[in-house]
Amino acid sequence: MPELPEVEVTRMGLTGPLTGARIEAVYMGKPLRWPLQCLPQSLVGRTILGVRRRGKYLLMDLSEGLLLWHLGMSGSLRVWPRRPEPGLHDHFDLVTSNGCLRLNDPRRFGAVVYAPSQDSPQAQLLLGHLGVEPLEPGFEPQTFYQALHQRRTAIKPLLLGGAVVVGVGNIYACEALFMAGIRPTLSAQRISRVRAKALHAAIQQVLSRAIAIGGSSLRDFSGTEGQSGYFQLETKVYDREGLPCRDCQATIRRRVQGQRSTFYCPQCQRA
DNA sequence: AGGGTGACCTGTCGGC
DNA sequence: TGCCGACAGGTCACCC
Repeated sequence: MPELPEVEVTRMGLTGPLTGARIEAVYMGKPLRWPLQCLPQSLVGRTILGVRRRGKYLLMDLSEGLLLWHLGMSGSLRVWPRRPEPGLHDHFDLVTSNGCLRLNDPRRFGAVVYAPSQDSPQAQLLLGHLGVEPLEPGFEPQTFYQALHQRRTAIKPLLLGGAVVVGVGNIYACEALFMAGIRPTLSAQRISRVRAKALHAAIQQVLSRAIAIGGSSLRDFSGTEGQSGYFQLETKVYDREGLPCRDCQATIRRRVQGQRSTFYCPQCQRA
């Protein structure tokens, strides 16, 4: 599921209820992608100071240390007034003085990791190599163009990699490339200054729009109150193989790049 | 160093 | 009805 917009929607939903809350208990189910890196009991008594986001990670600052949350492919976080009976795919509960935060994740690619600080090796292992935030001032057209210009890889897998810009996953990479009129297989270094600028704008536009309407709910994702997102209703190419392009009526195609499906319009994306 | 591949895990869907 | 393969929003460790 969760690309930047879904993680950001989740972050916004957690900030109100959890800021200032005190951790009262921790329950862990089946193992997630990485070990917690601390004794669950040691978190009890700490206060949640706030929730930030870095790429697709949620950073929960505690009165001592922080928790890094990742939703993997199928995770979602929800706040319950009281802790419900755990279901089959509920793998982590943080019971606080202001509700129970529960991670539901059928595929268990998600993770909750404790780190003593953001600069610690535990945190840097996960965050250290990440590219710039697409919705912050550090993401600007000129440096984006330069970064693309020195990579030979196809643009689509490069966007997914997160080394240049973070948070753009499979849905939004396909959509942004459509908006910019760029063929997903085009080598990054062959993208012109003008097209790079268009792609830069498209990435910001598609992510902002998705956040505004609650993200994409394909299979598993829902917000912190269980609500659905609506971006999947307005995708131009993602998951639309064989359907007519909404702009030109040409048939949307699917191909595989780096073992991931890429959707594109052969007519609109010629650059 | 960059770029490609396999692995992790579970559920769902389409075809035979 | 049942089985089997393909595929799903991510990312890391490993090869050349």
